[in-house]
Order: sequence, then structure tokens, then C-alpha cells
Amino acid sequence: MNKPDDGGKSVRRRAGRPLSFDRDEALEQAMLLFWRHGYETTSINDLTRAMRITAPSLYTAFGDKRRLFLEAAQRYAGDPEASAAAIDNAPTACEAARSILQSAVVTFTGETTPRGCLLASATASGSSSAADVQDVVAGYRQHLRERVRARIERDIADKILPTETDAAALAGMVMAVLQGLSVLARDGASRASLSDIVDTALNAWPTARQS
Amino acid sequence: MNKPDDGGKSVRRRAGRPLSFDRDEALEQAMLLFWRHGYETTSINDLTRAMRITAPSLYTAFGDKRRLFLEAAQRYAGDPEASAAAIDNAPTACEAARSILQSAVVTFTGETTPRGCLLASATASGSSSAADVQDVVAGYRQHLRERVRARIERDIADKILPTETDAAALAGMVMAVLQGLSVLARDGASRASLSDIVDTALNAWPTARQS
DNA sequence: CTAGTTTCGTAACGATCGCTATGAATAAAC
DNA sequence: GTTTATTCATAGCGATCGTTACGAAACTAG
Repeated sequence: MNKPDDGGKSVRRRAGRPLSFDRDEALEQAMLLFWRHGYETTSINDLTRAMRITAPSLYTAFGDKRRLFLEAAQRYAGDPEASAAAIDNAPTACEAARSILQSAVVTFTGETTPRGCLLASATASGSSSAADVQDVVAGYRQHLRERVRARIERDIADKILPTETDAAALAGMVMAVLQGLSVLARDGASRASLSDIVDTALNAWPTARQS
Repeated sequence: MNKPDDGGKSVRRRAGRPLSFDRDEALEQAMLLFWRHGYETTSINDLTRAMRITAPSLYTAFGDKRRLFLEAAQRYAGDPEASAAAIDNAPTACEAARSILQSAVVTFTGETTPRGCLLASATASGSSSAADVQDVVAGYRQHLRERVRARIERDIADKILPTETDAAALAGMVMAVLQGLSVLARDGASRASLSDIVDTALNAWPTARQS
């Protein structure tokens, strides 16, 4: 089923037996499992059972465990341009942060998905052999952090925020709260309580008249 | 292996070959390894190499991997009464939170220890078979969270904080920042930058004249 | 000394790890 | 039909997992 991608144009199939499973659905199940149990602590056996395919099918369709995880992480992260646009198009950096954090609260406490954040927990710890995978996931965080920081600096330039605002620290606080929410969600915190935490944290946001 | 306990008084050794290693030092090395690589993603082989003992020695001295980890986590957490007293004896709840977070920043960025927080990362994800260990670690977090919340409510009762202060949300924010700092520290953030994040986050603390 | 107790290193247990060789099965191309 | 290409299920690869049986070694008690 669904070859890599038509790219819009239909490409003639070469030949051979067709895929007997929905690659996209299988990837979804893999993502959910990595989300719940982490990267190294999810076994191929766990994955094949959840994806309802055999090990050879998994390897031909996704390469190996590492690439399957990276693809699942990419699926979890969603379209980077869309999230970047959401940050840039928010009325203020504070509203962008609020949107990021409140959306995260919803995601982290979904009833049909694992709790917490895949990117926060799946590679939070691991053996040395998985260092490269950890680095890729850390890159997702760094990318978001930089985006938020840039958005804050735009508000500083626009006099929405005081000129003495520490953009890096403020962006860092948003990231810290974001990652922390994942832990609290895993610990069983309710959606409402996490939402209150976000509101509380955003009280740290500087206001113009402070300058 | 150490009889129940001396209870402070030296008890006559029963008999048998003496331990050839320092149990406390071995536990320290195990703690550092769990800290760096996590619970399930640290193997017995890794542990025996770092602790410089053989597998049978490990099992006779510490029971099994699970109990070794729990003992290492307890060692990492330190004396619960001491940390509780530090919170209670702080001049204000805000200063208690500042102390917790700034101490964490120092711990999370130590040059001779792994980065981040053992309790935040070692069981951030894991297989179902480690659920009980995850629960114990979550208990450490819940305990601290409750302590902080109680300290905040004391400040509310003492009119140091506005009566409408949401103690649970404020304590939750402290915990979220604490756990988030661990992730940022693992990602390589400097001690100074994390310290700035703490200062920024504490700007969210309510002030009396707001009421 | 001998007897009793505990730890030592070696060596290996069964189970699971990530991964793949192999050949039958199923499709399109000719 | 035959050929060619791809996926299928079975079965198993070597390595590592957590854990332990075993007997020699090292101590105390008598």
C-alpha cells in the first residue's frame, strides 16, 4: 500500500506482491508505543505486535528500529513550518507561548493517547549506543526553543516587551515548563491542573510598563 | 552482606569471608550510572563494571537490579527530613522555591556528575514491567510537590501571599520548572542560563500588594 | 587444628534483544 | 503462459539481558 509517495503524480508500480498493511497506520501504532514506553525500552517484538506486522515487514518498510523511531518522532512533531507559523503569527510572544503550552497540555492529557510528551520522555535517558537518537530529539527541542526566543526578541524590538527582557531566559522558561508539564502529566495530573500551571507560569511574563 | 544494622553500636561479625569492596562506594557508582543512563537502559554488565564487582557480589549485596536502583534513588534523593526542614525553615515559600530550584541547577550541571536529575530522567519512560519502579520515583516527586504546596498555603495563611493564590498551581509550576530544568541541563544548557531561567520563572510568584 | 559461615570468581542458565536468511506467495510486465 | 519483482511467514542468527549454581577461598568460632 501507498508507495513512498506519488509526490502528487501517480507513479507506475514496478511489480511484486502488494503491501498487506497500511504503512501509515502501522507507523501510527509504532508512534503510540514509543510515546508510551520510550525508544530503547520498546522492543521490536512489542512493535510488531502493535503494528500487526511481522519483523521482516517492519524492516523492509521502515529500515530498522532507529529509523522507525525517527520517523515516528517526526510524525509526532508534526509540520515544523506550521508550528513556526503559529508562533510568528501570534499577536504577541506571550500569546504564542500560551498557545504552545496550552496545546501541549491538551496533547499531554489526551484520553486516547499516552500521557506526556514523546519528545520529552522517549529518550530522556538511554544507553550510550542511542546517543545519536537522543541528539536528534534534542534538536527538536532546540529548534522550538530558538523559534520562541526569536519571537520574544521581535516583541522586544517592537517595544511590546521591555528592552531589558532576557529573551533567552524567557524562552528557556517556556521550554522548561513545557518539558515539566510532560512529567506532571505522566504522573497523572489532570488537564485542568496543568492548564492552571500554565496560567501561573505565564504570570512571569514581563509587561511593558515594567520598563 | 551487612547484617540488618549495627544501630550505631558495633555488632560482632558472625563469620565468613569479608566483603572485598566498599558497599557505599559501589552504590555511589551505581547511582551515577543510573543517573546518566536510566534504570532499564543500564545493564547489570554496565553496573558490575562501574562498581568493580562481579554479578554475584552485586546480587548478594543489593538483592537485584530493582532494589539496587531504589537504593540508589534513595541515596540520590538524600535525607527527606532535611529537605523538608529546608522548605519549612525558609523565610518565605518563594525563597524555599528559589532554594529548591537554584540547588537543582547546581546539581543538574555538576561537572563531576551526570547532567540533569536522576529522578526526572531515569524512569521517564520504560516498559510495563518497570511500572512499579516508575511509581516509586513518581512518589518522590509527589512528596516534594506536596511539601511545596503546604509551604505556600502557610504563606497564604500568614498573609504573605494573596488569599486568592492557587497554591496547587504554584507548587505545580515549581515542579514543572524543576523537571524541565533537568531536560535543559541534559541538552547542554549552562549553569548560568538555567539560573536565569529560575529567576525568570520566579517572577510568576504572586506579591502581597496584588491582593 | 576443625567446623561453620560468608564472599569470591567462573561459568552458564533460559529468555529476550535487534535483526535477517530463506523460500513460498502474489502481484505486474511481457 | 513465463519472467521478474516485491512481500509474505517461518525460523533462527549471534549477542546480550537479568540472574544464579557451583566450588574454591577467606574469614570467625570453638
